Amino acid sequence: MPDEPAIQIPLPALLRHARHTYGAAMRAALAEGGYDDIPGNGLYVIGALALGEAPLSQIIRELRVSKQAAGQLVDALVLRGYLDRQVDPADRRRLTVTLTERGRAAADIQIAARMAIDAELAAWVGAEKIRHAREVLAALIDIGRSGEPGSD
Amino acid sequence: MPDEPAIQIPLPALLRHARHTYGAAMRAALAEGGYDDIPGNGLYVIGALALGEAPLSQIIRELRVSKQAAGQLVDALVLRGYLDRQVDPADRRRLTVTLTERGRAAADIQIAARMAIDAELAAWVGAEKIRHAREVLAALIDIGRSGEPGSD
DNA sequence: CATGATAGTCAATATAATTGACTATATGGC
DNA sequence: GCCATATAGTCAATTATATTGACTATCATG
Repeated sequence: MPDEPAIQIPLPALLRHARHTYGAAMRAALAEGGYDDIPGNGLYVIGALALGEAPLSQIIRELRVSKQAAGQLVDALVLRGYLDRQVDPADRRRLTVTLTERGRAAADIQIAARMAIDAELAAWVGAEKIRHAREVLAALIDIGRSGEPGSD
Repeated sequence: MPDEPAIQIPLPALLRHARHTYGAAMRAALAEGGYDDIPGNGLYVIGALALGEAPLSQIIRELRVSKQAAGQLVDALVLRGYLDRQVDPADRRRLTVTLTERGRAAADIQIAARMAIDAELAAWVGAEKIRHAREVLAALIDIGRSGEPGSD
């Protein structure tokens, strides 16, 4: 790999590879525990649901995929025992998605793997720079939102 | 009013969404110019080749996909007029991939879109924090490399 | 000049995402 | 209350992308 700091590697490429560090670590930890049947975006969904239940429609928007794709993804995760779906009694169009026990176990492993990376990272560069990085990432996300057709 | 979020959004999620800002902006700019037939990882390949030619094997390693997938991706990009392939005369197993004129034009648009985001970002958070963010991302990438089971 | 490693292809298959057409529920104007 | 419209999600078909396995060609080494 080019260890030349002379030119600046494009930020999108850095983001891509940085994200891979988390993805690979999480997948490895999950596979270790027997959770080796989680499809690509499944990590995102499980990670999001670890913070609490969510309506499918929210998952759709966060993933930025078609609702059909999100539906299929959730189908797969339900089929493999990670998620439950239940109709929201307040609005019976709406599906509320939650983690099963298996899903919770997978989420825990995933979170532990993430926190291990986080800790290693903090030891490497310090908490201050990580805060700055978070700020930069949040700004990027805002920039993306402002330039979107859905922001009206 | 300290607007610190009650919970910290996981870094991988931030990375995902931040990257999307670039991806969406680049795709929009390219589509505007008539370059609307670039497959998913094509942006990465074109962006990488904008810095100079590269052997296919390097693209394979950087993308972290199977060589077949990378081959198909390059196939598609050659077919659509973005890339040229030529056999390396020094090592005739090796394919050197370069941008065509159309590919160069697309790369220029893509880079302009990236730099527009970069500029907006810098105006928003300042150069200092961006340097810190780059440092953090580089550290994450290193962590990923060190935790890898050999280089495939 | 045999052996093994590297670079890439071909064919088949699997996985994932999209589009288009549809059902069911809810909301707001009148 | 009732109709029009919007929202939430499904079903089916297709396209796009990636993977695995088996193979060819070239190169490097002893």
